[in-house]
Formats: sequence, C-alpha cells, structure tokens
Amino acid sequence: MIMFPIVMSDSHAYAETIAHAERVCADRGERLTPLRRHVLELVARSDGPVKAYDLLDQLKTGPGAAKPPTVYRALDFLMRLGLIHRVEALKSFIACAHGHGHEESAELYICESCGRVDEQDHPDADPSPPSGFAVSRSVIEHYGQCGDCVNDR
Amino acid sequence: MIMFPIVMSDSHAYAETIAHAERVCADRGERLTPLRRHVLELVARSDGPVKAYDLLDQLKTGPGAAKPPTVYRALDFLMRLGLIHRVEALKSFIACAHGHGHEESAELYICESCGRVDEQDHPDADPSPPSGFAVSRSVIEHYGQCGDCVNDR
DNA sequence: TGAAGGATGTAATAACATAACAATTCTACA
DNA sequence: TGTAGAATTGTTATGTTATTACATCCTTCA
Ligand SMILES: [Zn+2]
Ligand SMILES: [Zn+2]
Ligand SMILES: [Zn+2]
Ligand SMILES: [Zn+2]
Repeated sequence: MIMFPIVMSDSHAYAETIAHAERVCADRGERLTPLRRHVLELVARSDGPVKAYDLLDQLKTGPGAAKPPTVYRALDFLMRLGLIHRVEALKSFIACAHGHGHEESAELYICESCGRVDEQDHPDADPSPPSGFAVSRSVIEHYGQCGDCVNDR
Repeated sequence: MIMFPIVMSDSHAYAETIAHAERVCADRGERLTPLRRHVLELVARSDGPVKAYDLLDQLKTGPGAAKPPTVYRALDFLMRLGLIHRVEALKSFIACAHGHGHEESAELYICESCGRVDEQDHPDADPSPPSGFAVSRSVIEHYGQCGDCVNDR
C-alpha cells in the first residue's frame, strides 16, 4: 500500500483537520458538537495562533452571543483530545498539525516576525531528566525567526 | 584547586541567589535596587513557583503598598538578567538555579504533586529544527511527578 | 417516560498584565 | 556644586485572560 502525504493549500487545510477530528471523536466516544466543531474550524482557519477572545468575537454575530465559558469549554475539550494546542508564551491556540494523541507533546517553532508556527513531533526521550522524574506532558516552544524571515532581512 | 558544590538548606539558599545577583548586576552595569532585590528575595525564598499577585500581596504591608506595575517591572528586570524564569504554563516565577545568562533557556521539571521545580541547563542543540529556523529562546517545561512523589504513591 | 449525565447558556467576578503619565532619584559632566 | 538627562518608581486606570456558580437544555437508556 502506497501512502501519499496529504498536502493542501493553507486556505483549505482545515477540511482535513475537521475530518480527523470526526475520526478521533468517534474512536473515543466523544461528541464533536456543532459548537466544538465551529471553534475548531475557527482555530484551524485562522492565520497563526489565535486568542480565546478573538474566537469569542467571531462567535458574537447574533443576539445570543457566545460568552467566555463557552469558548473556554470548547477549547478545553479540543485540547483534551489533542486536536489543538495552547501556545503558552503567546496565550494562544493553534490547530494540531499532526494526528498525535494528547499524551504526547508537540514541539513548536514560532516565528516572531511573521507569526508562523511549525509543529513537529517532539523527541520522546529526554536526554537528562532528574532521577526518578516521570514526565506526563511537556511544553516545548522555540521562538525565533523562520527560514523565510531570516532571508528577508 | 578543588571545587565543592554549594549545597545549602532550602531556607537559606536565597542568600547565594542574592550574592549572585549582585555580581551579575555589577558585571553588566545594572542596578539591583532595594525593590528589585526585595522581589528577588521573595521569589527565591518562596517554596516553589510564585505568582505575581502573591508577590504583590507580600509587598503590601504598609500604606505605600506596591501596585501591579511595580512588581511586573521588577520581574521583567530580573528575567532580563536571567535571575528568574517565568513558568509559562503556571503563570508563575522561580529563581534561576544556575548562573546561566538570559540568552540560554532553562529546562524545567515541574512536579504536579508537590510543586517542586528542578531546573537543568537545557541541551543546546535541537535535533530537528525546521529548515533555516533560527532559535533565539526556548520554553521547555516538563510536567509530571518527581521521584519522591512517584514513590509515595 | 423519566431519571442521569453531558453539554450549553448566563451573570458575575477573579486573576493576570499593561498603558500612560507624574514624581522622584541617580549619574554624568560642565 | 549645579543641573540636564536618564533611569527608576509611583499612581491611576484600564485591558486582557480565565473561572465559578448555577440554570437550562439535550441525549441516552433503563
Ligand atoms: Zn499536535
Ligand atoms: Zn517568519
Ligand atoms: Zn536558570
Ligand atoms: Zn513531587
């Protein structure tokens, strides 16, 4: 069986993200409700890391506007399933670029010039944890300049 | 020349931290003012990561109580000199356990049971950065259980 | 049908952080 | 020593991020 890497234009990459979310939820017996799907779409379609209150603004288009707990609950759910990641140092969120579960941790390269985030699966084995320390989750964020922005200077 | 590792009781470890801060400031032509020194002391003496508003409370003991910008400015200064680190996922601060400058990044092991933080100098070379990405600073935080807490279960 | 649990709505507030400007203190140099 | 400029701190106000608590609704399944 030949495997093709899936490469999509940025503007439609979110379609595969949603499809993947459907599969993950089905596998785990969780419900991807319209609200959760909507929030995931907004995160996935956004150009770079997005803030919770930006999502909130985008969900405020009717009289029954969304309030903070609504957004945060959806974000918590999506993080629990590993479908999005929180970029700690930016207080922002991105759609997961991989199919990894929430046990594993992402390794992010964040360009401080253009805002682009490149996600890699992080190396599982830590070279030197303190004696006996059992890691359950890691936050690994590298800040700097991406190749394009380095060249543009 | 024989070198002895400096090991102090927790309750007085902050003394060396302050002495080190004096040296760093002298070397770099910066001023460790009473306020900055006080904040550093509070961070260093605190049992585990401490939050900015906890520091604020501790500085509020007179009529001329400290306000948020006062604390945040001191914290920014101390971070700039690499004397403290911000633990992003905890929105908290710890005193640096090493003498490294602010260029380098710390690698933290944070016990979610007892709150203890173990700092290591992080491995400089990243195994697989995206092509051309120039890293200027990294946030590396491992969450889990320290050896003691693993055994206590 | 009618509990039970999960998901969402709503109001209020807590927790974290910064902007803008005034006052003070320090430092360098004439 | 006097004084201009820079750095530090004080003060008020506000902006931003996140949670608590409780009500309501929806889905499942006995
Ligand atoms: Zn991911
Ligand atoms: Zn870039
Ligand atoms: Zn350090
Ligand atoms: Zn522990």
